[in-house]
Amino acid sequence: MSSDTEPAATEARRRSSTRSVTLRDVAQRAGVSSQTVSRVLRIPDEVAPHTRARVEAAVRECGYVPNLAARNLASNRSRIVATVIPSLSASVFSETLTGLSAVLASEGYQVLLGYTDYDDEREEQLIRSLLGRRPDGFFMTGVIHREAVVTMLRASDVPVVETWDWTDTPIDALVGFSNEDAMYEMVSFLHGAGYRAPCFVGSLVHGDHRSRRRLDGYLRAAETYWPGTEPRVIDASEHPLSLESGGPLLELAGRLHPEADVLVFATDIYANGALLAAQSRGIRVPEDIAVTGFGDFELSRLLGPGLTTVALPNQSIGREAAALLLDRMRGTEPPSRDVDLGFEIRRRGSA
Amino acid sequence: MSSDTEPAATEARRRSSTRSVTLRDVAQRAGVSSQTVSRVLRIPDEVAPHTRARVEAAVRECGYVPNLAARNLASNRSRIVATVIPSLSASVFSETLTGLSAVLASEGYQVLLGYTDYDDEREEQLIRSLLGRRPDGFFMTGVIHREAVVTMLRASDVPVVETWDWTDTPIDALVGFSNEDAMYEMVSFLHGAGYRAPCFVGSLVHGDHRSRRRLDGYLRAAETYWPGTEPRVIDASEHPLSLESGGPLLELAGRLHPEADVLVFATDIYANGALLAAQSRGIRVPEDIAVTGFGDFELSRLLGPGLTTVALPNQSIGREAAALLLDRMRGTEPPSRDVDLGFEIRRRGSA
DNA sequence: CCCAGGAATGTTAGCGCTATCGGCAGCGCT
DNA sequence: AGCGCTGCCGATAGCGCTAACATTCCTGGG
Repeated sequence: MSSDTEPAATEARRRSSTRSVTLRDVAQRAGVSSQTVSRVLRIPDEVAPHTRARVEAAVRECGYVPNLAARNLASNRSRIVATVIPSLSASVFSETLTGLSAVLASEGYQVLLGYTDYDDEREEQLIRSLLGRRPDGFFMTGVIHREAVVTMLRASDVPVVETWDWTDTPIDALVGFSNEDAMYEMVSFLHGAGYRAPCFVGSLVHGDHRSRRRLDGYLRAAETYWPGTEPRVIDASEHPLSLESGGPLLELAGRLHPEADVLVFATDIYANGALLAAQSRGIRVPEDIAVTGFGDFELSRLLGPGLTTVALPNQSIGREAAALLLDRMRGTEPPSRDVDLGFEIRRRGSA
Repeated sequence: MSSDTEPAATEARRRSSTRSVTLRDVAQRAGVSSQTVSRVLRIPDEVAPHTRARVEAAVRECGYVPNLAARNLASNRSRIVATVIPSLSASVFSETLTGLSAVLASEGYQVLLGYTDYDDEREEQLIRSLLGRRPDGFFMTGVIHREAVVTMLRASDVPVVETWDWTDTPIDALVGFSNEDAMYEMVSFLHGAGYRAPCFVGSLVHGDHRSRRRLDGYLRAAETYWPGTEPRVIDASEHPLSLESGGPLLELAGRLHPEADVLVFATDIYANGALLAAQSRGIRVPEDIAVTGFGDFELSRLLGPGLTTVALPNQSIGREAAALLLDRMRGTEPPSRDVDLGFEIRRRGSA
């Protein structure tokens, strides 16, 4: 059955003794050249049916698993999409990720994940190391990056999608919405609803650039609706991004700006935390103080009065970005390189 | 400066025109052999200081990023740890993942993530595809897998750590706790606290084997404390794993087992959802019905009366598993291949 | 003053795969 | 009969890197 088609197949296998089954092993077993086995795996239509059947049997018998590192090297394509997100625990991104990988997986791409913990230094290191795998595409969270990051990505000539924000100068492609406009509209809504003393609460330093954008929107709105007055702002960057921080922040706001009638949080996490804290301390929302969030988490519509917040296209960011990347990776030009998915003010009981 | 040390460096670069900077490009620039550049990158101590400095400068000037696929192929090591988790949205695993990748990253390993959505078929496909990257280690969630999965992993000769459960026959190594014992103890606690009509609520079919183990523990406890009586069990597998399912499940339990005095949920997600639903419907917990969970999420200690639940070693599972894998990957034998991290009944207001 | 022995660097031969081209049947057409 | 053409398969030459060995140069002890 196994003729000696392949030469040099004598007693090779030097370096490591425990290397796994290779194309050649399968080829020998099937009595064909390794090239044919490779074809069966990648373009089966170009192989005669009975040869194909024999090869497929051999593959199964050997338990052959193609070595993708070798495949990458030879083909100059990795079928990897490098994905940079700030954090895993913020469950927002997990939805985006789910959308992304669902679409990509259907086309045979794998997601290689890295997180930055909202730290620009780590982002740079991360991207350097991800670049080493020669990904076919890059999914980035945010549009604000170090100069070195932009340079590296540009130089690598890899399709890049930035997401979760908006800019006029994307590295390559863009799928998101304007954090600034969203916050502006939230304040507009509050103004329309009769609130007169809003107080922004969000992380300002750190590497959380999206929170910063929301502040910008808040400040612009404050200038529009209450010109000349000092806008109320509380920096939450000392508090970890968790529900638990809601209590301390609620208290802090009460101390620094007791006159505020609505707390405008930069994220649902803090806002929901504040709702929970208010509940356990007997503070009534929205009677004593109103609260708004940003993100529309699941918890936000189930908690107490329901959180008034901004709903974001979590899932669709992932799906749209994947579609866009697929186009770019195939070399076809997508309908548009900038996709604005918008947002929606979700009005509930808390404000 | 750049002598013609390397031969065959004429006008190579055939196949693809856009290939990136290689070792050889750097070597030419620095006037050394590519081997020396490789050494500077991996074992700088073996290179003379002034050569090293020159090479490092060249690396920077070229913006060189090593091709890890090529490195893998040549060295037979990928510095990748393949990681299989059921889902991203269940935030429990994100803590484990954080612990895992923190420890691994410090040793230069990257995490390649895949999720199964609690589906055995997808787990098998996933592992096949992950195996293609020739990971140096495998992190698995759960201890129950298809025969094919066990065979593949055993054959691949890669260190494997199974987690989040317990078994006497691990594939290789094990870091976890007994879901069964944990649920048994929870019921013991409830029995001791005077409850007499518990009702288990959890997903039974699907591929969620850990939920199944918890049921086993429940049944064993029921047999111990209320022998001869039919244990109350509700299958939640029709309901998505989200807070929102808490309401419907609460209602279902009330209809099927109105006599139950405590609902024993297999996960905090359902339990917290039920707490939220009870709150909005005016059902008092624990007076009208008591509730327990499993997992001790952040929300669980902030919500209403506080959820009585089982605290699990989320983070340490990741850290311990990483440490164990590192040992195995280095070829050193870890202190023990089976690590039981235990659990803890967290008593709060809900039961 | 010579040579053993180590430090520093270079040379060679792959790792497992794919791109590319070349060869050889078998077909229909003039 | 001869021509090209298509379908199928094999041989060859790398992809960018590292392991293993070879070579060169320098040091110091006899």
